[in-house]
Amino acid sequence: MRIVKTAEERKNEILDVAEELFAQKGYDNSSTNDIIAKIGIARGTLYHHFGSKEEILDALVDRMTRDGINSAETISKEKRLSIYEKLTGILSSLSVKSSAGKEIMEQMHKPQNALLHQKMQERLINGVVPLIAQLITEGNKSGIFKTRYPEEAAEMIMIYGNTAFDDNENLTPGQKKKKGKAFIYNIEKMLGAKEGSLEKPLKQFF
Amino acid sequence: MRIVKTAEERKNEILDVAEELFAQKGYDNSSTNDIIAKIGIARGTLYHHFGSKEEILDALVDRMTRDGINSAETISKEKRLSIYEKLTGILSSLSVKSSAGKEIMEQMHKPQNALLHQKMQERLINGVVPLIAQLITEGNKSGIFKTRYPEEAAEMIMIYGNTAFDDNENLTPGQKKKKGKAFIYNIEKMLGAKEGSLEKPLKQFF
DNA sequence: CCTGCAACCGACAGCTTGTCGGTTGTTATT
DNA sequence: AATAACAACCGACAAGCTGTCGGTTGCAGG
Repeated sequence: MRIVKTAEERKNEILDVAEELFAQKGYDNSSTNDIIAKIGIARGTLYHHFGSKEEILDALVDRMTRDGINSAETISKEKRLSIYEKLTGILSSLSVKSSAGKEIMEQMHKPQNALLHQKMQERLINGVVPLIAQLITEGNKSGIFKTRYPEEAAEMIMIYGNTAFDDNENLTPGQKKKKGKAFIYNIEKMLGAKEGSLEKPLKQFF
Repeated sequence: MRIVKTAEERKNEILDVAEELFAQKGYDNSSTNDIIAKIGIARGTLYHHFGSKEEILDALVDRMTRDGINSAETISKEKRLSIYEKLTGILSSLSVKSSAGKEIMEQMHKPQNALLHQKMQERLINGVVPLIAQLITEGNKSGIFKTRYPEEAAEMIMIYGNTAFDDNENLTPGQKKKKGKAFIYNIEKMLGAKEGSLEKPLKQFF
């Protein structure tokens, strides 16, 4: 007797297994056969729920980035937080992105995952850059920042942050720490913030 | 009678065709069959010269980035250029990267080319970041820049520059110009350079 | 009860990459 | 000029991949 589930249940089941496999072997090296074998469903079932392998990836990227983007949105709305705290809060919420898929982050930069990386980056940029840009604009008005290009500064922060903190496996803890400090320092300078103004609130999150 | 060529000739021939195909259809959508059909060689011949499809990509990325990296090196050695001129010169030499493969740049951000993009980025970063970092350190010493993290600033400049100026197809000329200006402005601020100090020398190159 | 539909199945077509034993042209050596 | 050795070349083939499609089965509503 075959097992029937609701579309949503089945979709999530597929995404769960896909996430696990992609984390282990990478996107390119995981086949749709691997997925259906692990779940115990037929080819037709998989393609009943998703139109293609890439569509599975898209849905997975969506699910993986949703948390990060949501918490970034929540943080940016918190009225009792200062702009400094909001900005550093958003950045650190992204660096811990996908608590479930920590493993997947560790091989994000590998060739088999180039597409996954690109899609995640695009998604995060679209979701978070506007929030950061908004924060910078506010900071400009209140006088704690001073830059003529909030939007582009936000983009630069996001793109660099997302690419640079991906593949930190081969770095010593000391190097990691330096890289993080440099990041904050560079943001401060780019935004025309007072030196150290972002470093302090960041410590809340570590 | 079959045609025999030297290994180098044949390799270049393969890379030429690969470049053309990747530019038209993307890396993922181009098969090794497409390549050999277009040249008129057998499967075995292709695999005699390259161990895998990815190896072809690697060689192509190498060839495509070589010019940009070389000219960046040349510029950074030019004694009669100021640090400002060297820095802006390197940046603009990269933005015109691969004059032959302009077409390929236009679809670099598409999903089928994620791997190509990642590999080019990695190559450019490894080749150019040290040069920029060196320049920034020099500028620090001579007093025109002021930053505690030359290496990381260089990395940020490269990564953002490379990602942000890839897919500018859907931007109006006005938007493009603004983005470029913002880039220079943000660099100035991050490096602690005088406002406008980089904008002027940049105009030489346009 | 029965009917319609969503979930499910699995064989199959048509691709793909990479392998391998054998062939042919070239170049160095005698 | 004959020949030996080697690099370049060939193409059939294995193994695996994605996506399709006609048919089946369980469930929910009438």
